[in-house]
Amino acid sequence: MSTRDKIMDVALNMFSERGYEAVSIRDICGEVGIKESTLYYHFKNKKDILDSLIEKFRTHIDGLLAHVDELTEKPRPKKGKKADDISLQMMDSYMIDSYLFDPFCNLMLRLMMIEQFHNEEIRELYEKTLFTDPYEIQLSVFRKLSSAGAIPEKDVEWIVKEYHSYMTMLTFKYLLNGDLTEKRKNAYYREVHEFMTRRFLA
Amino acid sequence: MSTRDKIMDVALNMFSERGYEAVSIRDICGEVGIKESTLYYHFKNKKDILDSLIEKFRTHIDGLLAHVDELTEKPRPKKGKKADDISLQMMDSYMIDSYLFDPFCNLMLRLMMIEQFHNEEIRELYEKTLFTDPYEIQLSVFRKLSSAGAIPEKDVEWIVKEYHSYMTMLTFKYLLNGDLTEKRKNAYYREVHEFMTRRFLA
DNA sequence: AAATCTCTCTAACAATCGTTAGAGAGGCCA
DNA sequence: TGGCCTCTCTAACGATTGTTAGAGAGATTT
Repeated sequence: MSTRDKIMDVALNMFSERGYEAVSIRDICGEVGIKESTLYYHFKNKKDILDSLIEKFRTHIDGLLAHVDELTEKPRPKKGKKADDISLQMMDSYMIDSYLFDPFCNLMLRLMMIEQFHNEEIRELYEKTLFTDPYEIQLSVFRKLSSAGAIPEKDVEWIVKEYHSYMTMLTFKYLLNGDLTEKRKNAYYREVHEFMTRRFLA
Repeated sequence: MSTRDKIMDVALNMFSERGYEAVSIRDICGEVGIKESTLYYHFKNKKDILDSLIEKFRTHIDGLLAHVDELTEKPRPKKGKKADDISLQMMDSYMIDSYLFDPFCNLMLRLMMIEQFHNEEIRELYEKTLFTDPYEIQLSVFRKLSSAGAIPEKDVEWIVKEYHSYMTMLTFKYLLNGDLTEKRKNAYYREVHEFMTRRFLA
């Protein structure tokens, strides 16, 4: 990993735990193992590190969103049970593994959670990433499931709101709360599975 | 308002926006209009301000929880429609006005949201206040509504989870996101009302 | 071989950080 | 009146903050 990447990696870990202002240049350099002036060779100032992280995150989620579009276009092979099909389709498209569980994304969400209250740019990205985008993806997928006859059309709007609120609550409760441990990941998965079977199998 | 109270008030406003470490003693004193040494007459150090805020919040929510117990004990007068009755009872017991909309509580929730990632005491209080306590209150109220015949008993567990996730999502989306404007409050109320009528009137 | 480019270092800068010693002013009790 | 308590002030402390000038080492290009 390049020095620049190391700096961004260490900075993200520290910013997402203690907040941007609470972390000093010397904290970051100490952990990376370089002198302060070396950091200023790679970044023009402290703010530039934060901006670079945000830019990297924007690019990253743009890629994920494009991938979701592609995934939801392709019809999936039919499963034995309707509920399983819906469940898998949603899990895939929400990309839990490559989004909420992904270390870089997870830490960025924590950082945005901390910094949103005094940084309007971060606040907008935070709202888009955690509320707007997921809702639109979920709406799109449920509409396709409805077209395919898996869900009655008149129920789509309510189902997607129900689903969206449940996933959002679980995200804040398990994935943006304290350390991201295996235990919390498992609790998240268990509740998602419980919701899906209750809602679509019963 | 006493100097001590002014300090706590100003500190809470600053901490909840920029985070504890990012706010300096001089920032607080400048806003209050005192010298730094005066602050140290009222608080033994910076951490003591934070601890005092947490202590005040604990006392505050203990009072609210006691009040909820009292409220949910008393049977409410019957309304014309079942849905209205459920709606009002829930709104009352969740105490939106005196909890989520209350300036002190709202700012404390923001502060806990920021500081939870590197302060275990705050993390536990955050989880209790936003997830554990609300869920238990909601469960208790729905059980009483079920006993009174308003809801079939077998549905209680699912309904309370559905309700809880919806309220939690709305809280993060509208009340713990950017400034707490009238617009956001109204959007929150509108969505709560929409949920209640859809879920219990349809 | 000479010059240039890339990267890291030493060493320091003014500004700001949390905190403290000690003086002074006003009210209350002896 | 004299002594004490409450509250605020002036002035400073060493430590840490973000940032910079400039040198040096190694690789690449001329």
